[in-house]
Amino acid sequence: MTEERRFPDFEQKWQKVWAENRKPAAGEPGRKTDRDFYILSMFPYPSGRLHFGHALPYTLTDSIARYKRMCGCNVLNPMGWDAFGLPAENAAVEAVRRGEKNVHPARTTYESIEAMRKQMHAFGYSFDWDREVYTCKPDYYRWTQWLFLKMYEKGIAYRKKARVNWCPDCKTTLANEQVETHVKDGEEFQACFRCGTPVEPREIDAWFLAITRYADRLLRGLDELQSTWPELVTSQQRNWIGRSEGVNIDFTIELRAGASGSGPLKPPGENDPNTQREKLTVFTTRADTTFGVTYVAIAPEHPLVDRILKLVDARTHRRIAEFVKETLSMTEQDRASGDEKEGVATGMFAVNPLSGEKVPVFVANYVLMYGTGAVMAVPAHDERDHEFAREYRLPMKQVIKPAPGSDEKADIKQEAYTAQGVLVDSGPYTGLTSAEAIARIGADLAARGAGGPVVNYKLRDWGISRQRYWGCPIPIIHCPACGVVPVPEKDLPVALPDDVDFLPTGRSPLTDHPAFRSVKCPGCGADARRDTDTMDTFVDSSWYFLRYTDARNDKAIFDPHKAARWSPVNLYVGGREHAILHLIYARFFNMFVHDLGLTAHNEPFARLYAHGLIQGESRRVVTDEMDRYVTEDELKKLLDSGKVEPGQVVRRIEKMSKSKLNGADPTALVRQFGADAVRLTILFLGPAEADSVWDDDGIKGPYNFLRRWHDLVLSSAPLVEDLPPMAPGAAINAAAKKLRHAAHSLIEKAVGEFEGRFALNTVIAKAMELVNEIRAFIAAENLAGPCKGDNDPTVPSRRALAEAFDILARCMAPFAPHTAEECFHALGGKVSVFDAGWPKADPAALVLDEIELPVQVNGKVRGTIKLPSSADKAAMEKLALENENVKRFVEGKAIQKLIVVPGKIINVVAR
RNA sequence: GCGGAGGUGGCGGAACGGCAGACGCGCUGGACUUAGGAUCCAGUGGGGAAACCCGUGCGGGUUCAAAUCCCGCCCUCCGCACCA
Repeated sequence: MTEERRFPDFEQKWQKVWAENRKPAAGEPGRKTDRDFYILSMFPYPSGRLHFGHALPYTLTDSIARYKRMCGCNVLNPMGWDAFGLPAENAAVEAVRRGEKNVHPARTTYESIEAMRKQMHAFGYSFDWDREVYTCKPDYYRWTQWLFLKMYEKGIAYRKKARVNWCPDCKTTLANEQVETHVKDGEEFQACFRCGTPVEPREIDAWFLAITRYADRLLRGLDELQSTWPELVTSQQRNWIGRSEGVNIDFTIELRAGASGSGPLKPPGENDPNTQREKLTVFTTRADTTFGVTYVAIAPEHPLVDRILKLVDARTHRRIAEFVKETLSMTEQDRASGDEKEGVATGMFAVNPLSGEKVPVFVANYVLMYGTGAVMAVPAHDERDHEFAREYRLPMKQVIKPAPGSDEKADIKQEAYTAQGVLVDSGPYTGLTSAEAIARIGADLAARGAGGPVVNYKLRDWGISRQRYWGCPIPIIHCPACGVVPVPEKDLPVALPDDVDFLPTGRSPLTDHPAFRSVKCPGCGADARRDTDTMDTFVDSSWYFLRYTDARNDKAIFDPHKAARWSPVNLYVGGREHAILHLIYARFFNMFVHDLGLTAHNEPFARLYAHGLIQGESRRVVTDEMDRYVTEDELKKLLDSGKVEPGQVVRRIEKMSKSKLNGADPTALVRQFGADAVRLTILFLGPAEADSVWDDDGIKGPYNFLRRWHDLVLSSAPLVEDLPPMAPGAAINAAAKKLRHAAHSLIEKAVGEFEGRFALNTVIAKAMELVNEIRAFIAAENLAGPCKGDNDPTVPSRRALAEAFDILARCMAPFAPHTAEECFHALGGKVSVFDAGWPKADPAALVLDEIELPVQVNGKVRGTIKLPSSADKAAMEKLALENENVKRFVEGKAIQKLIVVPGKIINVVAR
């Protein structure tokens, strides 16, 4: 779309005026009221370029924030930068490798921030820049470190050697949440969420945050959010936390020297002098199947494996050791996605505490270090055990049969019967239902001290150590004498040094910075070393919403009274990709801060709005010579030249990305069409929670609308200048009433959406209708030239027109702030449209004098009738039955029923 | 397999028990123009000359009335997935 006119040319003018007159949110300490509104969009990583992934949420929140301010609310709508992180470091690494000088992640980061802030200004976003935070600045990360120390104090932050996911490309570890399942050539593998490289397991000393201690609270908190957070997010979090209720059962394992896993599995005789008895606890959700146990399987990581290895014969030792080594060379997730269930018999036996039976113990790859890392295997009633038992020809024993009256069949030779039912062959529990048996067995075991009911979670503790440079240093000192020593609070922040060789080696870059690394132990004064890992950047972003409430505080993380003024965030807007990661971490941090007594709320975000993705159409050309993505222009050339047939082009809707050449640049569009047109287009695309596809032509509608509105204002301004008051008793005509109706319904519609589900596309549509109405009205009323004084008969119409323009400008101000301001002033506005306040709908204007009603005969519309909106039922019925077409369809039939829904419809039921 | 979202004109989408397709794009015709890829006006779900008929993934049901509610399927997208 080309455009010769320079429209609009007033956006920068208003941006300047607003910048000078901006009133910041009043964040003084005090109690939060209904008029205080904290709206927040997830802060961006400073990539240097504002894309649609930013423009959509920021446009949405800016519109809502502007609306709320016009309603008289005290609105907090801050912006900041999630500024630590690998992309900047990786870019710097690349630049160094290219031979560039003066390269530093800090530099790229700050340059990116400058560029993006400029782009945000061009959009007219009204953020509270005086509260801007950068997670990479010491005045911010000082408090990230402070939180870490508090967590250390409370035992939430702890250090352990653990098998972690390692990304060989990023050369750092990843949290469980940061590992994704990818598929390539039909093979599933676990990959880094950032770069897609397959991850490897690594044994490493690392810091963990005990988020699992909050598992139950995180889960229960979701109930509170049920109606204000998308189901999509709460259900994913529930799933991720993965609470399961079950029973721990203590088997007794008989550890026997010289045991062999080869040959037939025969339990040792009684009173074997070489036997040590030990507890082997298994976790099960199906305690009702305990009499069906035919073997016990333990995870390769299980602590007993080492004990067993020391006892078994040489051959068994070799087999187990090899098997464990091989299994552990895979990540846990890769092991899970492998289709073969494998295991090795240990030659040891375990005693079932309920049945007294002795069953063999296996090490098996399908058993995870979850629960107790050991399971009782019931092939008859568990698919996995069934598969394993079939593979290794282990016995199966049915102990559950379908409940009486159920038409299910249980053929355990074919497949496991996993449904609940009634117990058989289960000693004293025979005849009980599964549910009864689970409860009874749990209670009995607890009474005997051999286990009992427990709750397990899938959620794991959060590993936060990262072996990279551009992150928040961990405020810990390792002293040869004192061990792990926290940095004293007064020494915070532990500053990240600038002069670091950050080329990745697999070792933390800070390790090779002697001045940083060497330190005296704060406890004993001995030579010690700092922890040289940095924190996962998700730590930085887990509490920034609290810092905004008191962003310039250099004495404390924030003033609890100021936080109380704003917390919780009324509306948090962000992408669905954060459904688990950021949103569970942030909830966890908020709960922790709450426990420190610093905030009143358990949950940080009262309402969550998950916006969709703006995608682009990609064009991929696949021929014998090439297989790659092309731009639209390039494609056109290829097609015109005949080098490519239309059949060789694959068009797909995909997430916008550089490599797919399907991204549109919102800032370029702002330059071409103006910020308001782009803002409107983004919101007009559809409801913001849905994914949508960007099409450059889509800007035409909103752009034309803005231009037509503005043109109309300029050409009509004389019509509504200096209007005298309405003469007493003067009435407005039907057309003017219709216009008022359109204008006041726009107010109603906008309020409904801003206070409801944010389907702002329908508000914009309504505004477009109003512009169309205004145009039609001016034409129909023959209004021309200025008003001719008090006795001009067109005064009522002119007043209605002026009112419509006024309402239009004020209702559109949140969406298209520049155009609204310009139009408002062109029509004589003396203050900013944003100070004019939100218009109030006149209930009288919302009622039409005359309405049209459809009349149905047997559910099909056969005519419409016009009648005064005040008409009573009897009048409606009369008119309906007098309608010629209705008569035609009723003729010869008896009217059985007459349904009259006032204001909606009339249905004549005739047979 | 489990969980979530969705399926409406040529397209984006409205309507969440009451005239299906608001609004916009595109398209068709017209006006103005040296010109139109600008602007304005009119039309635009399909079929039919019309009266009308048919239409919201498919099949049932409830109702005077169903895109909307209920039951049973199909398809698409997203997330999780050996968690015992």
